[in-house]
Amino acid sequence: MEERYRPGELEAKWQRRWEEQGLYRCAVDAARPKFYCLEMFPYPSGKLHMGHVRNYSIGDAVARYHRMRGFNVLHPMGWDAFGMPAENAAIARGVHPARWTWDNIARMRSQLKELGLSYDWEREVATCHPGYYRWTQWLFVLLYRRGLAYRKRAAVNWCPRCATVLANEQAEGGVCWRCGTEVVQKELEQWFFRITAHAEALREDLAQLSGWPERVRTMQENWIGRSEGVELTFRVAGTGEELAVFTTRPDTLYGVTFLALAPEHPLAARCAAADPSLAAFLAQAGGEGARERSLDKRGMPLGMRAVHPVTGEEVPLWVANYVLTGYGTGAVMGVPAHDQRDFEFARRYGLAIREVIRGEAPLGDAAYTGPGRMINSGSFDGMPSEEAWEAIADFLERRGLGRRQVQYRLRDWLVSRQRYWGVPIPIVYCPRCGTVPVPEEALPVLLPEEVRFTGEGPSPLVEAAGFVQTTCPSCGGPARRETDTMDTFICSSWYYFRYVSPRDAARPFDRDEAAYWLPVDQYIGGIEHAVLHLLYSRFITKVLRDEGWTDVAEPFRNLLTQGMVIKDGAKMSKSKGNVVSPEEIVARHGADTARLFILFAAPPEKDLEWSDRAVEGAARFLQRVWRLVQGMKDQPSAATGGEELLRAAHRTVRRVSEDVERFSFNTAVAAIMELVNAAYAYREAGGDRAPAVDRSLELLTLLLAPFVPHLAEELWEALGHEESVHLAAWPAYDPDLVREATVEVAVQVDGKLRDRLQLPPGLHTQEMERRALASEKVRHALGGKPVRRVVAVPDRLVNIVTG
RNA sequence: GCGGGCGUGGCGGAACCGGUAGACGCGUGGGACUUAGGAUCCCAUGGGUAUCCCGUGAGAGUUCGAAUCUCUCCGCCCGCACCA
Repeated sequence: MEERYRPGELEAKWQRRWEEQGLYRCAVDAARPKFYCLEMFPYPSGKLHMGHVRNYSIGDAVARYHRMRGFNVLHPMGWDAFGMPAENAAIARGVHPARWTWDNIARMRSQLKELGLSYDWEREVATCHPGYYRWTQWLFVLLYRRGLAYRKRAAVNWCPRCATVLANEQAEGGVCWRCGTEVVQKELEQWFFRITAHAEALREDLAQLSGWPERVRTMQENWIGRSEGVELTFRVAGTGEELAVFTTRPDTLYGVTFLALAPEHPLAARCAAADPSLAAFLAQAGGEGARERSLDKRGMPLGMRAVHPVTGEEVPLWVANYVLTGYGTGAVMGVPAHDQRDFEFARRYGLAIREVIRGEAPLGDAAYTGPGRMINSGSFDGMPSEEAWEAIADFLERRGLGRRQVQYRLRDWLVSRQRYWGVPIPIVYCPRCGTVPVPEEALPVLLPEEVRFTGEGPSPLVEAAGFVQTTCPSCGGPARRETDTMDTFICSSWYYFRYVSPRDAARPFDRDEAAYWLPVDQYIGGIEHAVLHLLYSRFITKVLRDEGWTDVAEPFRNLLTQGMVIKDGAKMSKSKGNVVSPEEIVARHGADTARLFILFAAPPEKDLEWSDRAVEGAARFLQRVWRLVQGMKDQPSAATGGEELLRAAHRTVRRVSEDVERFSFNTAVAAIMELVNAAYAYREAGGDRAPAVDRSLELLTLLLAPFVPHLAEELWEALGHEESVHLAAWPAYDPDLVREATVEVAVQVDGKLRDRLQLPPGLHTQEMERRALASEKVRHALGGKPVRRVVAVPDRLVNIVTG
């Protein structure tokens, strides 16, 4: 017998063998059901953290379980390898981003391999590899040809710290998603993806995603932000110029006392030409970040008036910092009585407030936004406001003054970045032909390696003359390359397709392979991508579907969002100094212990509190399992005995199977611990080795396989098996063996527990009642009181209710 | 402010459909083995004025029966926050 469980040697041994045997390689097999198990690929920062370990331990348990269940499992891993940290390292330390990134990948790959995760490493992809980004460029050109990639000048989010623009999703709450710096608005010409073209489908298809957490679906729904309203036209008094506004409250039309324009509105700019103080206001308000703007509502009159389309009344035109450009028409009706923002603005500047919907009480010290009865609204007076909504919309449409419209909060995806370490946008500007996409056969547009990193001025690509100067793919004349690179979220928006045929040099991915493997059956990652990566991926999938590359409308059928790893009440982070390094834990206790602890300590979707003590407990448990199996396997075997233990093992098979199906790994592990305790109790009571005991130990080992793959493999071998435990079938339980000989039935008197009876299962309720009433303790508790009623739940309890 | 989630022993957490609250682990106490042990094994471990009573943030309600359902309140966490 092997003396002691030594995870270090044992884990290295099995990792080597698995790799030699190609145990986790997979290929299309139409005869077997497939299971695509995917965890969000990491950014190669160079160091694995506990969040990764958690993410990948969960994914590996899911993958291994399904493999044993007979599924053909695709379980790949790769690198989201473009992005700013590499470039910052180049600036700070003079290391080339490519070198830095590839070194980090090498380091993290070996850290991942030490965890013994069942990846098909032959499918590894890195988004910074030309063999990958060539197809990211192809994707860009595809979108361009479909009219979904376009360039426009617009007010965009600019992060001064990162020195680049950001998409809306990446500037939530007015701060940069990466560094937390407050973003400012800048007017720049940039590339966009027309994600809004799919706004309705992205919203509607959320309903199909029953395998996603409600929370994530709600976040996406809010982000897309569909609203129904009316776009109507006012005319500027005197000039007759048209001014469109969008409102979701046509029922408040008669309450308009002013119109408010965004600072970026063209009409405001024109007025400013003759008004320096207005110009100053616009310049200031326009540059404000979202956070500053939210501080208070400010504005200026434009000195013009607009004509109310229905009443003919003239109302003043204002510019207001709370009106957003880029949503609706950038101009709104000011209805102070029924919109809180307009109310505050009107109060501040002394504008009229006209009540047109009467709720329970007359207008008080705030806007009334609820329903009510129409007043001060001409022929609509007296109508319920919900009815008036439709009536006024109809009226405006009939008179040609407005049209019903659906608006989305979602904006187009700003995809260009003024950075070096990213995918070059495959576009050439030709003085004769204009904007020309690089043809597919000329891809990839390689990212030049010989560039200078100063950390100042524009992106190094701008100064790379050999890169910028090119010839036009269309006319052959001299032309200039686009020097912006792509948002790295484009790289990660299609990687799950690339895994199906990662080395295909002729196409982004093989359609047949994709038809077999997609969609991803289980996707696992952090909640932080609820509206970023997960929304972009859904969009790109729809584009590929429209282009005929796939039939799936949604890439991720089921989504599990795992919680954070916490220590001392805070997320593990360098700045907090509460980081526990996975490398250290693996070196001290082994990967199996680390994985077991992580799965056992908390349900996957909840935050996990790190505890060194509990890690030791996990290590102790594995030692205990080791001693149990190693200590029994060579004993002489009796002919019979251990039948109760085998029954317990079958019950454990049932529990673990059910728990794993619902991702309740912590209770699955607890059930296995109980089985081990039962085995110890059996041995303590003098039980010998016997066929039933051997089978129990086998079942135990099979149940452990998804969680602690190395130890399970070693024990499986010790139990005399030649083929890997990971190729074994997940055990089925025998229904006869899991049936209990007796069940414990609780007996209550007036809802209070008074006795517990051991009864044969399946007893009739009358018989249960009879036996409950016969109980000494029950009679004592009743104390002669009359029984009014008896409630009996088969195999569970009897409740005796007294008068 | 709006939307969502969560409050269970000293700690992490169980209790899946309204049916025996506290599985499993950590910690703690005790015992065994031992030259010794921080190794290992076993036992105990919600609280109390203990044949009984109280206990799932607080209070009410529904029910034979509530951690679980409903309402009010308190606390914590997350998301959104001028989208007209």
